[in-house]
Amino acid sequence: MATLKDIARSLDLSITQVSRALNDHSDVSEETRLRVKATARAMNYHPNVSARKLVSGRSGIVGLVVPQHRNIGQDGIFMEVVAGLSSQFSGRGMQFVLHIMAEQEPPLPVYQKLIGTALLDGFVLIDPMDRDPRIDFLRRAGIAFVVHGRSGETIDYPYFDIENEQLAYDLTEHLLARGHRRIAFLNGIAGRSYVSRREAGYLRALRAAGAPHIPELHLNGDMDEAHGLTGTIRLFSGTAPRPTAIVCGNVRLARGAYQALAALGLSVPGDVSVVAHDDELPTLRASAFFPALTVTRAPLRDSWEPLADCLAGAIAGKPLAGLQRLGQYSFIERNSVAPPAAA
Amino acid sequence: MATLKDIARSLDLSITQVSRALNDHSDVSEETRLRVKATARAMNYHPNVSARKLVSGRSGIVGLVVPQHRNIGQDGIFMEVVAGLSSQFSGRGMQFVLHIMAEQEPPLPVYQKLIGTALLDGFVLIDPMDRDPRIDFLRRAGIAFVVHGRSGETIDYPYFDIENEQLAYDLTEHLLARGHRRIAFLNGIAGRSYVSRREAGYLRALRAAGAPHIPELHLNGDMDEAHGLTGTIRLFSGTAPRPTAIVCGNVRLARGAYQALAALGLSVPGDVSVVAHDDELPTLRASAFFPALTVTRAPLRDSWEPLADCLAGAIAGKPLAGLQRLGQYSFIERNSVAPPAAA
DNA sequence: GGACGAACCCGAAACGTTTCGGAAAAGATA
DNA sequence: TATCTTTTCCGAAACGTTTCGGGTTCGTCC
Repeated sequence: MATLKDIARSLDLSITQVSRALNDHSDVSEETRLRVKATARAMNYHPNVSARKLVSGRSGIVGLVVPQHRNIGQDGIFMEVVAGLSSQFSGRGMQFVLHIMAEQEPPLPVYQKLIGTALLDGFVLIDPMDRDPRIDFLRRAGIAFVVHGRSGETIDYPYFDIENEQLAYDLTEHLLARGHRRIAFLNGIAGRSYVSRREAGYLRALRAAGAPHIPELHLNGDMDEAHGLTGTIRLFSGTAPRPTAIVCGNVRLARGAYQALAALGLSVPGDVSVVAHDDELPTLRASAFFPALTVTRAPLRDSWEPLADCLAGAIAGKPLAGLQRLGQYSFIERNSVAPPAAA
Repeated sequence: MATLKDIARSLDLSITQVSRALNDHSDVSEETRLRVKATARAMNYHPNVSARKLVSGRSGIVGLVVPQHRNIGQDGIFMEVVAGLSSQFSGRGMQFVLHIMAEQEPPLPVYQKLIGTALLDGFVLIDPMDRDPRIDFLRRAGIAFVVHGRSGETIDYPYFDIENEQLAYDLTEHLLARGHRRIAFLNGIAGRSYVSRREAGYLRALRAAGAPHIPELHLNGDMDEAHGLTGTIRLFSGTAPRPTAIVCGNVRLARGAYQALAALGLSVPGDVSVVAHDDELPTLRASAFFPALTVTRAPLRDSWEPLADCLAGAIAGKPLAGLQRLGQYSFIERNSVAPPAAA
């Protein structure tokens, strides 16, 4: 391994000057800078990360901590996250460390330990809960982080998020505008921050239209096909009034709903209208539904670049203002919505 | 962050002695060792990885480099690898770094660069090709590594592998023993080391039984359901003599084969016998096939522990003999094999 | 009582980098 | 000529750890 010393010796310069040349400091002549960079490349020099971290506090390594979930990797979503973030950071010359916790391990000590070893520059936090304790913890620890989503009262940290409240409002409002009043919502697992935001948007739309809020029509659970199916069956087999439309938290839930409705002998959109939010996960396409699914669309894969940007910015000490970003979503109308059948 | 200096000061000891106490060196009294360890825990001390790496060359970080494959994460297999290795290394107090390369990026410079930054203690190599250049490269670089599989002439490196040659022999031989002569093999992508080993076992079994080798019956390709289906269709629609039995490289291929056979109006095992190797991937169970699938069984998930063991051993400088391990497989006879129908 | 060994301990150097404080040389200003 | 700037450079310290080569006690053995 070539070191600064080797370069310095071969150019008859001091180690200091070589370091400054490589890091584009001001007080090194243009000529020296070029000579240094040329020989560094020639000698195949790569700065020793440990040495750099020791003195400057920067290693260029960021981490993601996730629990070993039972269905981790069942759906391709986690892979999407890992591959997306990893390649984004690689592209910035940074390293991405994945740390998988044991199933029921409490997360805070894990972060504590990782911070203790002074290896990482920062963390990416995904799947924040309402008032997520990790956020307070990392803030207190004084280490950089970025959240995929928002959580808590005071949002004084870097994040990338989409307007979950608004998109749930839009989906619900779209149905209300066509005359639906009994609108079900197949939402995600309660406690997740984005799930609560979406619930809020759903309720706001109902309230604005003066439609009744029927608690039995709001279901929380895994966002997979199985729960879309069982949830829909439940919606139509209970004592509560049957919905005429369903808002689904993602396309997988919608797929389950379609199957359940088919099994129940109900047609889409003739008997029941269905809308969903579409993360554009690779395995399932909303446009390939029959009838094609009306959605709000915000590809998950568009998250990794801003997340990496924000974390890199936070580590570099940039001001917070530029590190809080919102992704756009679009409303795509297809063929899964019609006015409610005359009761 | 508490450092050695803090502990030393609070116990009125030298930094040296504290370091030796924590690392269980010989010349520190039992009493001191306990006192030191107690206060280290109390002060929430974690050794600074960078400092340690700088002087001792050990960071406790290992890496896995994978190309951003088009269907990465489609099947759960990659996630299985990442989660398995990550939790194994976490359990050993080590860190696991995942580095995803761009699709067509040449791998050697990536390893070069990672080695150059002197951060990692070693690598896990998966999916080795025949005569994989990465092995030579890492060997020459003098960095520790472990291979999931074996490749090349001289196997003088740590590995964990299963007897791919023998299991392909066993599967083929099982069919030959029941009278089959025209046996097809749906194998993986050519060039992969384990694919070549299995091909060798298949050919050895044919040769030993004096059965003809019909090149058209040996198919290479992706090991997924789609290729199982199209491959099987091809086997039965060409000009070559039709097989009476199929050996599948994994259960996914077998699933595709079952579907194709059903579509062709052929029954298993009445018209065609099917056997496969079963990695026990989480999504698909060989026992749930109808008829239940006869397999050689070697759960992929049993690989991560020995792989981590071997790499940790290699880093610790243990002798090679204990770092070359073979996994066992078992032969599980179910209902997918019968004698060939009288032609 | 001197030599020896065992048990326990410590100072200092080293790893490769960044950065602080200053210094030399050259040109500009007085 | 003396002083001040600007440009370009350098020595030395620091980060937190491991490890080398010692050192000091204390008891034991001749």
